[in-house]
Amino acid sequence: MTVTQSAPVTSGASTAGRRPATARGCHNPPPHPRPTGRDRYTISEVAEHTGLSAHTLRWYERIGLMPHVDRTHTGQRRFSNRDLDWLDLVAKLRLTAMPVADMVRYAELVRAGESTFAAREQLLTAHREDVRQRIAELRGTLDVLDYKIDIYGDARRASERC
Amino acid sequence: MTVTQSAPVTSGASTAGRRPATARGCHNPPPHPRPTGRDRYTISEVAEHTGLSAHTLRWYERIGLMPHVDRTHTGQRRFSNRDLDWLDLVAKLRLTAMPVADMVRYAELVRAGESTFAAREQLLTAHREDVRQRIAELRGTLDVLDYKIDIYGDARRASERC
DNA sequence: CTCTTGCCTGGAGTGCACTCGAAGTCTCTA
DNA sequence: TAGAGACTTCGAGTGCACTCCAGGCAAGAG
Repeated sequence: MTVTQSAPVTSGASTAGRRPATARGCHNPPPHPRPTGRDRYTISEVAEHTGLSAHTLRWYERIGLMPHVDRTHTGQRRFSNRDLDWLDLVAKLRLTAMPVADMVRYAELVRAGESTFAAREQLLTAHREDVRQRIAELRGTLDVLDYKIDIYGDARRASERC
Repeated sequence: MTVTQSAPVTSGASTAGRRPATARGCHNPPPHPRPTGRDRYTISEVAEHTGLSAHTLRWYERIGLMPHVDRTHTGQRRFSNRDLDWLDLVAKLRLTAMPVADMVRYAELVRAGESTFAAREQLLTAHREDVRQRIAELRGTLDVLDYKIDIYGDARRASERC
């Protein structure tokens, strides 16, 4: 299993969003205070760190969305910093509603080594186009929302006046 | 009890899956060449017009996402231009991955009359915030994609040179 | 040694947003 | 008047992305 890790995701901020139970508050806590000097994390540590459940992390591995995670001699998972980097990328892609199947495809390409650079580039480029278009759509909807909110606001203010 | 995930993810995928005909091309054709001078459309006309299936249109009505659609004396639906307007709005909101339940709530408010203006404004304002945040997230991901695509592009060009 | 905690697996269940099927009715054209 | 095709309802099925459960193993605390 070669080390052909995908390009590193060093841009280390703002993975925080969208977790179910926690972090419904307004302030953004530090996204991932990854303890320095460590390289082996239990599944629950990773769960806490990423906001994914342990179930989901196992499921990711099962469907091929995670590279092989290291194990202890008793079979427990020990995630590396590299694994966390990968999960950060997955989180980003998930935010863009990339289908899991596509992410799995990308993961396969990464596992397959350097010969797939072109294919990976192509996959990401196509997805980037999708994201751009999505942003445009969202902007369009924003206009509609602005318009309607204005109308309701006007009506409310008018009724407050009389 | 299902507010667990704020779910930007799922419906985006299904949205991408459907909508094959429209908006997949590069130019935006006039969104709905609604024939002028008419105000009664069969379900299949509306299906064609909106890109939704007839099944979905009936389902919308069943769950309260459509106002009462007019019927012929034999019980067949005849959609009005007003209905089409409503469906256009629903389509916009759907693009933003607003949960159907929220849209139904909005539809109920609309049905309830003018007394709900404030509530509607509030609902839309909250959703607008969501959309803005989503756009920001997408931008963040776009940066990551740019970064990675650059790396792959560099690698490819380098290997082409030697 | 027992208890608790954390982790393991495979498989079943959940929620959402459709999507389809069956069986029957109605409308339109020839 | 016959046949094609569009429409009706209700209920079941589908695909996705988790989410949970049962049953079991391993290690540390008391």
